[in-house]
Amino acid sequence: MADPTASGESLLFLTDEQLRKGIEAMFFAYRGFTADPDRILEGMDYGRAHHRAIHFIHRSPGTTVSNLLTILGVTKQSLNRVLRSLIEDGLVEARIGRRDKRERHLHLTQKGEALERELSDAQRARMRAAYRAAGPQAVAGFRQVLEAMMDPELRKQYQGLKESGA
Amino acid sequence: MADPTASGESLLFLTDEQLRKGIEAMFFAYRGFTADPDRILEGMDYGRAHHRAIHFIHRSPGTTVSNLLTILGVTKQSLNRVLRSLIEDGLVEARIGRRDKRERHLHLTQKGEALERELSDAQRARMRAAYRAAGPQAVAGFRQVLEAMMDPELRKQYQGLKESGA
DNA sequence: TTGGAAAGTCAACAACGCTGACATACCTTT
DNA sequence: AAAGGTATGTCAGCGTTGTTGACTTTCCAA
Repeated sequence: MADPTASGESLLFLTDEQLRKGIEAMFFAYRGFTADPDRILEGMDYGRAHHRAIHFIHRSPGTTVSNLLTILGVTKQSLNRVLRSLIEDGLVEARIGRRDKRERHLHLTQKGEALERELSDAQRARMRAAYRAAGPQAVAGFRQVLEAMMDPELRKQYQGLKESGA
Repeated sequence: MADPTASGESLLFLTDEQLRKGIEAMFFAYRGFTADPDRILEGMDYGRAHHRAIHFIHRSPGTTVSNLLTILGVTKQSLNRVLRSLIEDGLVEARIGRRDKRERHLHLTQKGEALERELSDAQRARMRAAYRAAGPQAVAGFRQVLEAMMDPELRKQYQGLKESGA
């Protein structure tokens, strides 16, 4: 396993022990990452699935159900249940497509935008604190590793979103 | 909180847009992070909860159910269901405590160790590839940001595990 | 006009959270 | 030693959100 030609430094990161620590860091950090929105949503009839739908509808207003399915990676039956409750409660509006009337273009209502803001404010606050504590260089590394960890198709989704936002 | 002495660079990272990208990076990366073990476990009667139990029992052999509860952050009833199936299937052995007969000390059997290895090999392979692609400096930043993102109590758990492994 | 894509419904099921009720073991107090 | 409270773990049942399968309706395009 030891490669005498490589700089010791770079190989040190690839011990099973280092990798295990990275795995556990992902596990614990993701718990923190979702903790604040989870707290806000508990008590409402909503959960993480609703949060995700709200996030990506806010992110790409007018997106179709199909688009959302691709991004979220769930079945339409599962997403449909979530969307139905959001629409019934007046957080999301589904507009029938002009060109293609089969499509439903999804938008947040004012009420939906309000909840989105509450959720993302909480999540951004934690992210901001973590970024500040770690510093700019750490943030760049954080993003690099996360991107490398994605499945190639998911990475395209992510990068597509990244650009469409600019 | 604005610190006029900080370099402009560090503040640039704190735009809502940057934070949103970080949030979505966590979302997509976590999907990748769990994808390989999920694939291995589908078809067995097991899921992510079983994976987590197996991971931490392997990590700390002889740990009690209570310890595991604290680390995993679920109810004992939920964990119990998972442990019961693992014990029935001969992957985990629960030994009654000597001093305190209420306690169950958990160990992986050979069969359990085999599955643990299969799962963690897959997860480590992805982690290793991501680490290699991003480089040592990025990895350090990755770990710093993740650690800063944890809840304080979870961070203690994480750090405790880190040390006990050394 | 026929074929297929998009959207949605209904039904059933699995994984994994949760609460409540309970049994057993231990410890402290009397 | 007996009594009561705390800690540990088990069993039963429920809710959310994921899954598959079968089906209908609507519409565009060949």
